[in-house]
Amino acid sequence: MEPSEAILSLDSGLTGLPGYALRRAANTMMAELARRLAALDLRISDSAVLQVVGERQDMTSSDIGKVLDIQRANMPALLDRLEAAGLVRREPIDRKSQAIVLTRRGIEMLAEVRRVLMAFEEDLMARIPARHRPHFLPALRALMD
Amino acid sequence: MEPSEAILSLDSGLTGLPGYALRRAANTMMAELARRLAALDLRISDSAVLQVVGERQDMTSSDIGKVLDIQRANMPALLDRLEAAGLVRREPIDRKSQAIVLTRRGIEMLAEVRRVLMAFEEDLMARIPARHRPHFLPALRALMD
DNA sequence: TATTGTTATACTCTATAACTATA
DNA sequence: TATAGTTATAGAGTATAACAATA
Repeated sequence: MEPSEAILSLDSGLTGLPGYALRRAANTMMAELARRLAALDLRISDSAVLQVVGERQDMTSSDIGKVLDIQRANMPALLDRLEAAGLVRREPIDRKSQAIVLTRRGIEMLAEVRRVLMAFEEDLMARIPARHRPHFLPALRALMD
Repeated sequence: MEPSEAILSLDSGLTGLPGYALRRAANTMMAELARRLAALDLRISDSAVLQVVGERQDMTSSDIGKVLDIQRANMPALLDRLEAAGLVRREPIDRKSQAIVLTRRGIEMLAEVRRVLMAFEEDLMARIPARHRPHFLPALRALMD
């Protein structure tokens, strides 16, 4: 059989479609972020929760879900793991609601997360040619809900 | 308890991060695309395979995976479903490889898929303010490997 | 020796329905 | 009556390891 070089263009009409490119770009970059966060034994969604809880210590599980666009029903498992890792604590507000607060280890971890996140965001933007850079975030924000 | 209005900003520092916005935008738009393709009883990955096979009828399963960045190991299940739906057929090339080709129903379905895809891509771009639009695809392509 | 197709398996994220208890 | 937290469950995409057969 022939050598595989140049037989396959590795490109396709799909690459010219913004929607398809959006999916591929997100997959590529999220795989990279996941790799970096794995060093902290965290998932991407974990890091998002930590960031949000770090900003506002009085948020309930439902609140966090609304901010991050995570279904209420998917929060318990997420929080259970963060709690098991000693990063957050559930504190009763009343007999119905509970605030999610960072533990001391959670605060320390958040500092690490921020370092990883900021480095990641910088590296991401660095890959985009300068002239396109200022337009990227505004375009994305127009698409997310 | 207080009314929930205005207590929760629904925004957060995360929204200012391109990486996070990329994830959210992709999730939002892919959910929308999935909804539209469900009308054809297809998944997003199905539609991508049909598009690629429609461009090049001599591709093997491995080739398709390379073009679409899908692991070789994930192709059989995908192709099994497309074959079960009567959309593609596996045709032996030699005793090791097989070409994935569209059936007549596959060709018809691809026409439908293209209509859905094009409408989706148009609607996506329409959501982005005009001045940011020309920069979107180039930025994404810089991120996808 | 490298590649093809495949099986098995697991992880992450997301989604829906439904239940209990409380505001 | 609406909301908070939860459980159970499922779907979709992705990933790795391993194997047999063939190029």
